Amino acid sequence: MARRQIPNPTERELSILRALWRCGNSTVRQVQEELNRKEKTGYTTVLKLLQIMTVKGLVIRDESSRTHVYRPKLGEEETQKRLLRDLLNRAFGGSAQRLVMQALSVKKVPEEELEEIKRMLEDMKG
Amino acid sequence: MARRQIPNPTERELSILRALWRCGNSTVRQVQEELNRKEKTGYTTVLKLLQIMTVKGLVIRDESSRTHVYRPKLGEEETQKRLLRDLLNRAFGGSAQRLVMQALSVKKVPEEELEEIKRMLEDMKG
DNA sequence: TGTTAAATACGAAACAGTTCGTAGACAGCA
DNA sequence: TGCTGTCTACGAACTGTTTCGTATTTAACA
Repeated sequence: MARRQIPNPTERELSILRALWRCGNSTVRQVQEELNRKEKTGYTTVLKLLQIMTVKGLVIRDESSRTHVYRPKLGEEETQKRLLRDLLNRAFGGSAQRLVMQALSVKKVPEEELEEIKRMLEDMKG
Repeated sequence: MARRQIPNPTERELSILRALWRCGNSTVRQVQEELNRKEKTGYTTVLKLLQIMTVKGLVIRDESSRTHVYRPKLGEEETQKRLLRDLLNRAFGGSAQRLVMQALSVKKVPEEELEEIKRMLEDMKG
């Protein structure tokens, strides 16, 4: 079923998407093996999830060979932005400034990365 | 029931917490009226949610008068940080830099706020 | 061609989140 | 005291997520 609006991925769906972004387009078995590095998940569980994700439009299924190959519909960055936008509205009243400042205080960011962020801020002024 | 670990709030729970942060400690009715500014929610729905949140340790209930008064267990900033930490791990592989840079590109941030972020970056170098 | 290994499809169970109806408690007042 | 309005408690329905067992399909090969 085609869908105008792609919903945000759930917890498990996101972990599958991350496997696909990391490893590239994959079969059910490849995804399962990748997930199993962190946490055991049954084969048919992964299959079912991917079937649901196909219906939701989160992934696209290539059925040209018997063993289907899945690829993410959206890229990692686009998905990250959607999740951020969602959190921004749900928890920060839409203030990106507050979100950014909290994020910076949550985890130590290496010096060099701080510089990169600063450069980005400079660019945005232009 | 006491709980060592306070779970992250769900969607609806977060909207209730936001009402409490905004309006201060409140009764069920007060929370309901605040929520109804945006979206109709039945009285007993809000009551049930607050009861569940009490068990989870998300709010603390003052039962000294017949009409109970609820207050958030954690402050807004602490909760925001927890949600950010969670998203950081689930979607950004722990890279705060990537999260911050995506956040900045998601929404236009006013000039003055960009300056404030820059000042924070400067401070962090010290 | 018949067997086997591996794949997909499907249904159902278990669980969590959300919503609301109904019942019962209680304070205030006629 | 008995009525009324407001409160809390509780159970149940409904939805969505996650998991997995079982059935079915199919390609390959002995």
